[in-house]
Amino acid sequence: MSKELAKTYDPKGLEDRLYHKWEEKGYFHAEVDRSKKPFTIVMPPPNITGQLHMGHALDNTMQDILIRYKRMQGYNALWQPGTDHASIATEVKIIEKMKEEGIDKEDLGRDGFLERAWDWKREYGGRIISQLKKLGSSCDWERERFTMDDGCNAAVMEVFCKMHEKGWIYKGSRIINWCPVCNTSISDAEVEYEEQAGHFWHIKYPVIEEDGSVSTTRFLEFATTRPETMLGDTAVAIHPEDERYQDLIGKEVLLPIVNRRIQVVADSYVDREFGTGVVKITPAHDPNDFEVGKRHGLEEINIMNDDATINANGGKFEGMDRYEARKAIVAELDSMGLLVRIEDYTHNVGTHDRCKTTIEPMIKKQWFVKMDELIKPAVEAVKSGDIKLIPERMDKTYYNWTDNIRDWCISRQLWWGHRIPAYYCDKCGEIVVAKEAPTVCPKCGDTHFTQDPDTLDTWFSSALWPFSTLGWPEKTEDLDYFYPTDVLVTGYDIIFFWVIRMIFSGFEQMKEKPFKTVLFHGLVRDSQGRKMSKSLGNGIDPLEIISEYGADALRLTLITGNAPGNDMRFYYERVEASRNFANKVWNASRFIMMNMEGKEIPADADTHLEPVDKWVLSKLNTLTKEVTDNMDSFELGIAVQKVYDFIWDEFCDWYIEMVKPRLYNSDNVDSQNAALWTLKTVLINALKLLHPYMPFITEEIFCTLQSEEESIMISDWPVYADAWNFAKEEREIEVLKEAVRGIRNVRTQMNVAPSKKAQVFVVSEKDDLKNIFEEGRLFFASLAYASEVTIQSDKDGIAEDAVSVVIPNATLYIPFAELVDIKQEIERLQKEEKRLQGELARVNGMLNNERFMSKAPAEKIAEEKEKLEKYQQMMEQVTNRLAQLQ
RNA sequence: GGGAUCUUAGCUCAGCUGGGAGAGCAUCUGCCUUACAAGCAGAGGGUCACAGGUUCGAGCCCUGUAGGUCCCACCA
Repeated sequence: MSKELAKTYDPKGLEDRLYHKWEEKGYFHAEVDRSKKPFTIVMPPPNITGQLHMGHALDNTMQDILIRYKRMQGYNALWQPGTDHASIATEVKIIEKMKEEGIDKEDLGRDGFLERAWDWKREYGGRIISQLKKLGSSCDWERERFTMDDGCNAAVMEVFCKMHEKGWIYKGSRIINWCPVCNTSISDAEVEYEEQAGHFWHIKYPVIEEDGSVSTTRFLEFATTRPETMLGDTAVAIHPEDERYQDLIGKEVLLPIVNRRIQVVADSYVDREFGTGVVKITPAHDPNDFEVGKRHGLEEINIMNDDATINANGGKFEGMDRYEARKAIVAELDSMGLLVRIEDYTHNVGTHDRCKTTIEPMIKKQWFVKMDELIKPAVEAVKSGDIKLIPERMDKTYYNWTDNIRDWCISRQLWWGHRIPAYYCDKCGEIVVAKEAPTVCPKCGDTHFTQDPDTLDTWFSSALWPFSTLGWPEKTEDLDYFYPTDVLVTGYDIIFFWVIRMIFSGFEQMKEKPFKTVLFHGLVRDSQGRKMSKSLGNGIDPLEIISEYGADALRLTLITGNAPGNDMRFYYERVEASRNFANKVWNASRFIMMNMEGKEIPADADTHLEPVDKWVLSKLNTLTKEVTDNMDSFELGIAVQKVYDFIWDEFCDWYIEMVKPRLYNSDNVDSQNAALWTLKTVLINALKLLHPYMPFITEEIFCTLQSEEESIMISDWPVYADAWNFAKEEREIEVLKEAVRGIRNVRTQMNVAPSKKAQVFVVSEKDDLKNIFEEGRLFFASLAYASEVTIQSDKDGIAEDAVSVVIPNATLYIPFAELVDIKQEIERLQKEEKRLQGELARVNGMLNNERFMSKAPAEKIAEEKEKLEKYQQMMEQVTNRLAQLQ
């Protein structure tokens, strides 16, 4: 690139060019290197059906920041990428697409369907990867993995077989969540409760008398939200200590319509206070009833088909949809006089998180993972701090889940996914679980087997992601070196789905945690705080933002002002602000390069540093330390805010303005070189600190600035240097800044045009203070719009009506040619007097408080004493000046 | 029902272990000062939800109240 930089920063073209360069140079690639410490992040694998959205953008920006930071610090940084097969999400999409072509799943058969699925993967699986690249993600693409590739598949088979052998994976008949639309079981985590307006149907069942006849006077009344399930009722329950129904325990009631006699059982599950204190029990279609049924040995009558229509057990209602049946049953009960009343009732209904269909609890034979033992080390790891969750409050959410964990239903009636390695002997039905299909039945010797048709929950394979991607179950060097990984960055919304499952899987398979820290982020919402969603159409496409404002601007926007685990709102105004900052950096760099043009900075330039140079170096030094500390504690938003403030305020608005006179004056070459050296040094270091956040612009400038360096991304992260700690100069320059601010302030108040220069007198009795102004005379004059700066010990030769500005130990006088309104000047000084009075009252209040003096730390007391002195001194000057004028 | 979290400038949000309230945007004033008008200089604006408490000192810690958001549970 030529030294001629465009006047405004234009990320177009530049970003792709730099990204290709990084990829070609292999900077993203990490190999085992025992001479370096590893730093590893595994990327949460995006779904192959996915398109980059703001959540991905935030997630990956955070990971990229951490990985770039650590890489610059000299770690062997590996960011392991890949994609997820996303069984149900993908299968649903493929079916939808097939529907458009008028084909359905069964037409194709399993193999035909899978062929299509793999085609889909090949066609769309890479899309999200190329989108991640647009963001600047420095992942090791040579290591890209897929949850259904051979290695991951081997890992899944290994875990399934091992755990089955151990007895921790079992097949059992249990009540599970069934989605009648997707036609599959789902896990508890996939059920989303939704508040719905429904009804409470109050119904009564007649009691069976001693003699076996149906009572016409005695009924048990109860209420239900799902009358249709009565077809499967096998009991009615009451609380064991409920006086109202004591005599009925063990008796029977008549289940109307079905005309089945069912018993009255006593179970403490029933809440006496709620409703009539009577509950109908449908063990086959309600998880609580299922438990009650188990306790009392009740019959389980499944009344529904997989599509939630009533089956043969429903008698005349067979074939009806569950909602049609509900209507019909209510009508019939009504006609029988058994419907007491209907009440409006809002309640929570479990729905499938994918398709929002109301789930139907059903008893089915499914595969489960036994959780009680598995979860123990996962709980312990967080309790002991072996794994740290950020923010800390996520611990509670975590325990909330682990404390109430139930066995994990892992079988899905889907085709796209890892097929369960269980084989059934065609002859005797014996189950053989093995990685390879068995040849001979161990029980009957038959040689014909049928594999279980089900596949595994998609999270089963992602739970293994931190080690399966590093080669497990093989014992690889990668695994030995990079595992456990360092940080997992993800949204708090998948803590149950994924984070916990990775943790217990890591401990079980690797005997070691999968990562040391989990850094959670929140959701990116729209400007009104709503979740971005397809149905609302309020989603903002990160790729559009990138093409309009640049990836750096997007990244900065997503990180600034955001704390871990907190949701954020996305505003175009904020992207513009970020873009403006990029432009600021660009122009400051352009200015520096213009001034370096044709000049050779001598190697010893830094031996001629002036106080301002030391001041800015010292500021940079502090910044370096703070930013590093913040990043180490994952406070990315705070860190980048500090870099932003330093670059814009201190460096651009102050330092660059301060050195301009030196740059434009070639008489003092040493001074000029010292300024150039400082400008360049500070810029380079600031760019480095900014690089993890804004990789493209920093790279472009870095490389232009010093053509021999090949990339900022492999340069060294700045470190705090004692040699750059200039406390004295920092204090001195702050004095000058305060003086400049004071003068600018009065000039604005008095409406003096900036073009109109005026003489400035600095009056002080302190030599060191006069010296500060002497040394900074050149830039002070320029910043304070002074035609001339005169430094003296007394007021000799200063016009009576000069405007004055008080700073500690000095008063500045600006005589304007025009008549100054003395009254206005007095008012201004009185205002200052009042302010100082307030300050003095506060400081004195503290220092005169005995308890403060005895209990506050000495440091704090000294600090306040220093302030007292300063304010007293300033007050004295203000009083004197007022006395003169009045 | 249990839990988490928020309530800070007009808006959106930072504010680390308690030690004089910050940013961006918006508003007002003045500037095209040869890096940048996507800019520069200045200004206004907040009893940090409310009520108590701990403390020399509270936006920050504790208790309670009100309102919002979210997660979990699911009383049928």
